[in-house]
Amino acid sequence: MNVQEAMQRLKDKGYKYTDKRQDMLQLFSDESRYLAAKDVLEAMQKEHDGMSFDTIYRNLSLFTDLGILEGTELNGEKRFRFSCSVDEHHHHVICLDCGKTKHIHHCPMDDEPVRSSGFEVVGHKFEIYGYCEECKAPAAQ
Amino acid sequence: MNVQEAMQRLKDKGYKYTDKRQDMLQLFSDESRYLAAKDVLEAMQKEHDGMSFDTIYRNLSLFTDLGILEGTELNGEKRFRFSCSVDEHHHHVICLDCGKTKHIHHCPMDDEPVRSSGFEVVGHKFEIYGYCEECKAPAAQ
DNA sequence: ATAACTGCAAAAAGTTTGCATCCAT
DNA sequence: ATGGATGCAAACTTTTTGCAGTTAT
Repeated sequence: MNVQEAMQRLKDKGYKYTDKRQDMLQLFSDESRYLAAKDVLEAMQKEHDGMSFDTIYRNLSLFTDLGILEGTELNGEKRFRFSCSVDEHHHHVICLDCGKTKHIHHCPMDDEPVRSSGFEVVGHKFEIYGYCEECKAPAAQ
Repeated sequence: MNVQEAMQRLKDKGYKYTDKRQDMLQLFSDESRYLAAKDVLEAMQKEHDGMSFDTIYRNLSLFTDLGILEGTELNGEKRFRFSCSVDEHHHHVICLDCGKTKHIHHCPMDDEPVRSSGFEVVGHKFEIYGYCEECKAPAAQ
């Protein structure tokens, strides 16, 4: 997923392509990591003066519905990143400090114990939390 | 983990063993599934009249700190169940309807891609969401 | 022109906290 | 008696929503 594709998807669905949406998409493109709503607001307010949480949340929600962003939840707050799950099934190692991710190309979902659990599986989360090499030393939790 | 063990752990640490705590522990023992704070409050108010969220939250937090309960987060709300991770490392299939769980005895954490990610790993979440056999038919999302 | 977008203000849901009182030890 | 436990009320955080005005198509 990139800004071009995202823009096209918005247009195709009849949604408008505003400056703020473009800048939000560009932000997620530049920062390929999980951002919280407040991170997005902070970054956006540098360019757009009256920028409010409402718009951030509404667009995060729209983008997620359209498959442009993918979300997760950490410590009670939702975080989003440019969608990359579409390309190939994988999971993330996520830095608890900056939200940076690395991919894990292994899916434990195919295993026998899962299939035989009797549950109708609708989703799953395989996420590993830690500190990336940059955040390891200084922050260390 | 069971009510006896939990009680002992409280005493060892100098915490008091109150009726409400006993009943909370008993609830988690009876219902071996993930409960939200509001589930606990609802159940507790049948026995204890003025029972408030404050006490529920304070005790959920204390029990978790002491390793009596383990928590997860689903749709923006925290859920807890009697701790079972201590016995042996495993993960859960969780029913999105009732919170019932089944264990998955497979840990994808040992895999090479994880070890070589360069992250200092401090935790992970491998959870599978779905509907258990009882909740499958009636609710179906 | 019109349907979507936005900011404002208010509300909502879940959780936490200060304080005075109460109770287990 | 003493320090932990509790209820009350209020605050807090994150997210959502109604409304009226604005903007992209």
